[in-house]
Amino acid sequence: MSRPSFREQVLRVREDAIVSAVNRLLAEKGFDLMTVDGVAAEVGIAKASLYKHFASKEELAGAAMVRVLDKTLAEVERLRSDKAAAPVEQLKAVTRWAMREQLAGQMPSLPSENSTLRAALLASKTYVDRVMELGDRLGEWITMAQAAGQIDGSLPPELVLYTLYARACDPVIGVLKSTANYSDEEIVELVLKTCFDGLAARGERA
Amino acid sequence: MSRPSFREQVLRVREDAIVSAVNRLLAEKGFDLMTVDGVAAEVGIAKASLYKHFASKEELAGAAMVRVLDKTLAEVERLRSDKAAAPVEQLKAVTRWAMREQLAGQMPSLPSENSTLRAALLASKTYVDRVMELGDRLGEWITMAQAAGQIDGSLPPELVLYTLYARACDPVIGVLKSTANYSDEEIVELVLKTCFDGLAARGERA
DNA sequence: GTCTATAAGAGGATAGAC
DNA sequence: GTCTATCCTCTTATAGAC
Repeated sequence: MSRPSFREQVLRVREDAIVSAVNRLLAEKGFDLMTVDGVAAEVGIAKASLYKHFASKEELAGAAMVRVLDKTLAEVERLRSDKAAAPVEQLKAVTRWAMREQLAGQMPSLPSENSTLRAALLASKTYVDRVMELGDRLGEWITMAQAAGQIDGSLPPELVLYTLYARACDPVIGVLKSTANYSDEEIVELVLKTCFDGLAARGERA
Repeated sequence: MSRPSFREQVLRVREDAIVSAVNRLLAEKGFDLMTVDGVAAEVGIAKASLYKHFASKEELAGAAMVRVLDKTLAEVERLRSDKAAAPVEQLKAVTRWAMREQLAGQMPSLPSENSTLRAALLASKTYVDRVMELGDRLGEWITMAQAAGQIDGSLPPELVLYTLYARACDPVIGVLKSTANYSDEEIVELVLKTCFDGLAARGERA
């Protein structure tokens, strides 16, 4: 309850710099190709010093994921303050946000296959808590949007949730960017449109 | 033009076994986590023998990709024989096929970030040729489907193409499977529905 | 807590006998 | 072309001085 000491503040700043580097490298190369040496080099400290802050590469990734989840939850909270917005618009807004983060090279995407990483993440209470909370928040919007007839009510809510999550690491975004035919905002709107409206033409009938 | 000798046939069979193992491991772990030792072990030969057939790990992956593209092109050709089917149904059919392959652990998905792999693939004429041919075949159906008002004509055809490609490595499929709430066929139809019809409810008006 | 130096091991690729 | 044995680099992680 006492305010943090100077040393603690320095520690915080240092660790924040580390997590930022991890976040960027995770977004750029992914977990497997990211090296601890690379992180140390980007932060500008020795690798051994890194291990004084985080016990393993998996913990580094976990810290970056927690921070990204916190940022996402903050964005969700910000959107929730707009009571007038329809639930489906809230869902679109947070999806836009996630896709912009990916385009900015700020969205780490972890492989779901790597078992050691997965085990480490699931062992982290802070990580699991945030995943659950985000799922709850988005789940509320999804349920409301389905009740209001804005989201297809025949779809399992979990399918809707996972489909939205997947937009944050959609490879289509990177491919479209590499063609250099579209601005970032155009990419966001194109992918968002295919996600919510589908590829099929929307005709006159149901 | 003479028919292959016995030795050549043996070689073919051996290389086919290698590519099968690569294909499976690539689908299971991805390129980065797949090891050449693992491939050798699965085939049941020494690692050095592998290198008599393929010069590098990248070439192994390339061979697997070429084979998968060939299988896809064969499936496309099979579908083309049904002249009565609407183009959009052809696109759905080939997408279903790709998703089933993923569910069966037969769809290798390569990271787009890895530059050495990318360079090796683009240097392979057989690979590039097949990618181009598949793009042409699917592009025809996309254009026809848009002209017929079955696919949203406001979407750039390349966006439609990439969106369909992405279904072959859609992480949503794996997540849904891990929940064990749905059969493989249910997963295929759910993801196909979100892809073509979108998350939003399809109401009465355009 | 930061550093230099190094252990320990995985993994891609090759040498050389057969 | 297949094998065993080995090389060599990269990478995770730690030891130990300051």
